[in-house]
Amino acid sequence: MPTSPVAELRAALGAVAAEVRGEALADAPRIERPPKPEFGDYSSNAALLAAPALGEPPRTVAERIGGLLTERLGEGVERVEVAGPGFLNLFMSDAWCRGALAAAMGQEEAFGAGAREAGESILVEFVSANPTGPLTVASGRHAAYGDSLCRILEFAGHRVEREFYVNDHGSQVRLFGESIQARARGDEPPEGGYKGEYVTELAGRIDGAAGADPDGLATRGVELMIEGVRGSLERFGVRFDRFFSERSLHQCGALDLVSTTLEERGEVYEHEGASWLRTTAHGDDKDRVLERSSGELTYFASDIAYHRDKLERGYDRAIDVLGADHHGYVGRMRAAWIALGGEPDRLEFLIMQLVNLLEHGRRMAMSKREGEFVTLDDLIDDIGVDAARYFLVQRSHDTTLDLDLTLARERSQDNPVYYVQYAHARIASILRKAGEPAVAEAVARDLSASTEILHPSARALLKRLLELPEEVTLAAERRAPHRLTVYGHDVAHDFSAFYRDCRVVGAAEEGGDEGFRIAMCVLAKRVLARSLGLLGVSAPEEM
RNA sequence: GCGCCCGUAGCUCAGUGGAUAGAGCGCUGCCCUCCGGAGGCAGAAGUCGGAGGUUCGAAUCCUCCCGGGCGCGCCA
Repeated sequence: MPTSPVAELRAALGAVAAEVRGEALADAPRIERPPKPEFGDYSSNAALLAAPALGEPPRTVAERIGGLLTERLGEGVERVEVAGPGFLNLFMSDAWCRGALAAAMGQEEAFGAGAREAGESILVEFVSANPTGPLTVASGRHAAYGDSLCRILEFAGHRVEREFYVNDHGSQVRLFGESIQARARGDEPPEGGYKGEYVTELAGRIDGAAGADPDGLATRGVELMIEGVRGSLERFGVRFDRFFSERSLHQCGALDLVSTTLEERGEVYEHEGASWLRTTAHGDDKDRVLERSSGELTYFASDIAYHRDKLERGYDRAIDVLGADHHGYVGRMRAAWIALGGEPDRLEFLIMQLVNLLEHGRRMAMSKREGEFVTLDDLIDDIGVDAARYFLVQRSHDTTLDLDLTLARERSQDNPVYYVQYAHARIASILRKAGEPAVAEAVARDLSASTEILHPSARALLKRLLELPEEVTLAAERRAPHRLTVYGHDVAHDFSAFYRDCRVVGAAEEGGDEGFRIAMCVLAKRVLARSLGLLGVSAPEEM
């Protein structure tokens, strides 16, 4: 397993704290960046955690832990101070920093990656937009979020499959077919039908549409829409492993099977001519209809069949990324999952909040059926893939996102994504200037043997770069890709300070070790490229 | 009425138990003999929606209240 210098430090601290405590701490001690440079390179709450059980003042415990830690780390640590209520502040030596850089460099592209042995197999279902229109910006947020999450989970060591559920069955699809037919005949779409211009365009692309029946048109229309959706997603850098058709579930009898299974399990009852699933037995607030009194199956029934399929495929975990307007659906779906024999913890719902598009500070209406929407393609045309992806994952998924198009256009120069990309391009430029042989030599040599005295800016940058493994872990665990936009920005900022204070090419002129500084640049470049890559944003060599 | 999400600087938002709460944009003022100025530095700007509680310690956890968004169908 790739380990990191910070992880080793944490392990050492944990061992020492356990020794003082007499047994392992209930909570692993934290290693954090202290708020101020006077507090050292790292600080830990280990003594605060151990003190209550020992019945001793935290500062006394801290002194003992500090003493043992100093012994254990030897020349790695310059000094350990006890501060405040009992924090341990660690001041690392230059030797430790050099060793840490060497260790991180040695991991090459695997730096920051999680252990595959501990990984899970995870199915992530996201976007799953109705195939009755092009992808909107809201779907774009789902795509950007879901895909980044998958990239992060994969890098963190999990095996991930991306799946798009296609609602190609039911009344909406029929209505779609009727709308296409109407347009083909030069009529208005039926009441509640699809009025977007793309429907007319679609009608023109289907031969003999005016004379065709609505069901056939719906099938063909959905095919063409999915083709378009795939194209938009491809352009956006998002590729699915599978487009799962709802209709295929109906065709292979999966719905009958699931009904039978649930009946056999005693989860279903008849009431007023309909059949109901007793979801209240598994935490839902009311029971739900599976088969209407008309004999028609509900959408919910399809979804249960779909989730049964997921369950049987045997993933360790299934994640459903849903829109905010579907949150009411979580309770019943989880209940159905349990009714099918699934473990509740293995089905996870992530609710995406809405995207408000602002144009000139005004909120834009977005209704697919009325045809008033901005498509993902429009957005990409407008601000580009990189900016679009970055903007759409910049905020936590559970908060409403305001995206002001006017602002995104006008301020494209001040766009934070350019700031991070610029830092990457600038490093590439420095490395070009240094020359390939010098870079190759710096990467190959034993950096821990360098005599470089680290400038505070270099030290700050190095510590930031060493945070990557922890950031990846947290982003994966918390399903929080947006953390990496913050992290990438921090790296770019710290690199700027390093660049200002430490000459790389020609470092010898100011008494520095050029090779060591080149290695710092290489690691910074890798970390930036990794952070951007996990967000699906490009890391350009020049801009 | 019930459920889910949100409320942090003028604006958009980071920060899921630690020290004096941060960033971007906007605002004020500086810095190009220098490896890329798409940059850097400094400053102004906060009752972390409110009130209780838990804790050595709360923006963070619990309870209640207020404000905003989204749901609550034999629709999908």
